[in-house]
Amino acid sequence: MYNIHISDDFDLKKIAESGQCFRFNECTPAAKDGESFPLYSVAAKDRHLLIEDKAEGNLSLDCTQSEYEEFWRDYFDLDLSYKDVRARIDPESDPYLYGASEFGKGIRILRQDPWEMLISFIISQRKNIPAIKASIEKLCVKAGDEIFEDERCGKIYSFPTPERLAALPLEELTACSLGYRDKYVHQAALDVASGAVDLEAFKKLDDEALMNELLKLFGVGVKVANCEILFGYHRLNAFPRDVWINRVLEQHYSGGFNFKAYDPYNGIMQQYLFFYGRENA
DNA sequence: AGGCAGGTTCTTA
DNA sequence: TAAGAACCTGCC
Repeated sequence: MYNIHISDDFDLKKIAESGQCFRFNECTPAAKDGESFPLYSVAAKDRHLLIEDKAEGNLSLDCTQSEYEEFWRDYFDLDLSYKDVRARIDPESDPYLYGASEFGKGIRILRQDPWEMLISFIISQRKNIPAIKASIEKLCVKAGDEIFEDERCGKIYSFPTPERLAALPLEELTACSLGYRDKYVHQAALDVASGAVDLEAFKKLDDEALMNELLKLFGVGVKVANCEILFGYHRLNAFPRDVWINRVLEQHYSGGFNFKAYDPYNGIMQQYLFFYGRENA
């Protein structure tokens, strides 16, 4: 058990619902204790963390201080002040974004694993968030290892490695409700497991080259590639355009969104716009 | 019961 | 090169 205090923007509920992560959930409170604090379960690759949100930035983590320093601090991107990034938004020149950022205050862009994000966003196409989560959970149960168990959040499995996923026959993937995306996931797993695609080496590429490499993957188009760049490679200027963002841009930015003003953090602005647009639909 | 959901690929002009 | 159709599945 390790307690921390965070003074920067940090809202677990909003992060969990922001659509960037699919194995980050609020635990259903145990029937008995009614007065306990909200509890969140976070699974990332082969790690798991329980977080008790004691309000006012006080958090209780079920890990050691060294695990926090070595992994979770970075995972939550705590070296960047999102408050400072928000301060760039001028309410006068962009009142809509300002409103969205006030509404989404507390969202952060997690530093997630490129492999897990690639598969997650390939699956995400034409699916809603509950359906994405259900498919990923089935994949983890089928090809991951049990890494944690607790009565409050159930059994938690690691995300399948490329090798384990590549070893699954197509029918096993289909059984995870992947639909027509089953062959995309299968091919991506084969590509990465074989070494034909080296996601680790992609970190050295510049944004444009990274995009080009990702677009070569079967089942990866511009939108999924941008999600991978933003969430898997943590390049905060990437700006994925999905139906929600397009709606917002059409309705509120006919004159064009001012990307220059927010460089290199346009991806964070995208998160505010997405969260705001979706919650108010 | 038909339409649609955080797109992409395949097919046609 | 650029529209339009097809695609799995689950949930209105």
